Amino acid sequence: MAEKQRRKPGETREKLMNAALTLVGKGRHFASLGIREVTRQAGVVPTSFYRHFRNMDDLGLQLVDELGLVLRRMMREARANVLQADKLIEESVAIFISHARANRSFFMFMAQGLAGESRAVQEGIRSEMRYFASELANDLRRLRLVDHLNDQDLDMTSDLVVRSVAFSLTDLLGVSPDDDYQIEQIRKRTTRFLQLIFVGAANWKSPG
Amino acid sequence: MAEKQRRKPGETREKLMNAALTLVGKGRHFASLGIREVTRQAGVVPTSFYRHFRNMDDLGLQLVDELGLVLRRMMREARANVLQADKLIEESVAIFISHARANRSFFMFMAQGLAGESRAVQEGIRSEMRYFASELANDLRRLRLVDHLNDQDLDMTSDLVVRSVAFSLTDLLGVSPDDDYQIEQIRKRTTRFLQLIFVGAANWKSPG
DNA sequence: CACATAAGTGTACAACTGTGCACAAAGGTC
DNA sequence: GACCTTTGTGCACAGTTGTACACTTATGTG
Repeated sequence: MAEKQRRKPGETREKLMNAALTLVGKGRHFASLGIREVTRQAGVVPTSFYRHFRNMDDLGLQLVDELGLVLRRMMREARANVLQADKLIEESVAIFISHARANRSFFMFMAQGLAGESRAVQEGIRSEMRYFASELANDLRRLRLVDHLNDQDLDMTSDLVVRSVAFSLTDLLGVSPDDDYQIEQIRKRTTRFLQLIFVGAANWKSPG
Repeated sequence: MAEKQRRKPGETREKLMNAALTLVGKGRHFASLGIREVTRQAGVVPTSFYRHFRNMDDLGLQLVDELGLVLRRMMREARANVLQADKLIEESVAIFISHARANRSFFMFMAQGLAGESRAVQEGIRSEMRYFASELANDLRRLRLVDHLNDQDLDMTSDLVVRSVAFSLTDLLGVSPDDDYQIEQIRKRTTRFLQLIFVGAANWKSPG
């Protein structure tokens, strides 16, 4: 069993990932972070970095994995809380916003990574979004809210929903986390976006 | 008239801006560019930089201004070519894609800037998008395609359209500029996104 | 044409960067 | 308890960075 022998460790590893995340949360762009900077923030000697990551891109990739966990937690909570279908959109957007607030740095990293420097990180985040969209499509299918849509159109709708929400991230991260008024505005707007999309889906007729 | 006394010059200035753009086009992230790197690419001595820009953020801001011009050119072309309303969406998306191709670096800079490091650049790009959306709303009003929408709902629709297209940028910039097949896929998908949104707008009833 | 101002160059330096290497302290396995 | 592997440290070094300063060259104005 020479597979996973990191039994206790991963302490510094975690410190480094948190350090990078912290710097991102402070407004720095991930692409501009250096190894020394991150290790300094983590309170570790620079060469320690190489014990866990090959370079900053590698660290970024591992952050994407953790981001996946955060997103999955969010999805689980949404599924648990959205009981009646009529408040589906409001509830989901509210949950999204609350998670984005609680994990601000993570979501900043996500927003940055979409147009980031590392192709691999970019692809990783995009893949997380695809997964998210496909799960959303499954839920919609299960709830039978959009029965008239074929699979392809349902996928398109889910994709558009996820994108719209993701774009709202940019708005959300642009305002102070304490600015309740602005956040409320963003929540309302995002909600209306999704409502508009669903009205479109409800009246959609597949071409042909 | 001591206003604009840069009569002939601005040569190096332009070289520097193009250099930054070129580097971004090569896959680098703007936030990770340094003064020396840019001047090197421009074939200019490092200290020359300060004759034109205070720092990299300043250069970024000036790039946003130029980006505005690019966007306005695109808008003009779209208005000139979209004669009959039935092909409005297809035509507009096609024009967008062709401009994104022709000015790849510029649009990369735009996509990066939305979640970039400089708050000012971020705000600048966002402002360009708002302007774009408001112009789109005007056009839609003029074409009387969505007469039943009040101003606020029309603004929302335009905003969502612009965002969806902007997000497609991320897709577009993620594939090779020569990959015609993938680009065609993105074109089709973006088109359907917009169609879905417009179906939503056509059936939208303002709440209340 | 003289001259002020702007644009561009060269040199210099202290600070910081990534990373290689040798060693020290843990931790688990026999 | 001997031993190996992983994790963390200290030191070193060459390369790069931003920027200050003093200089040369161009350029448009009186």
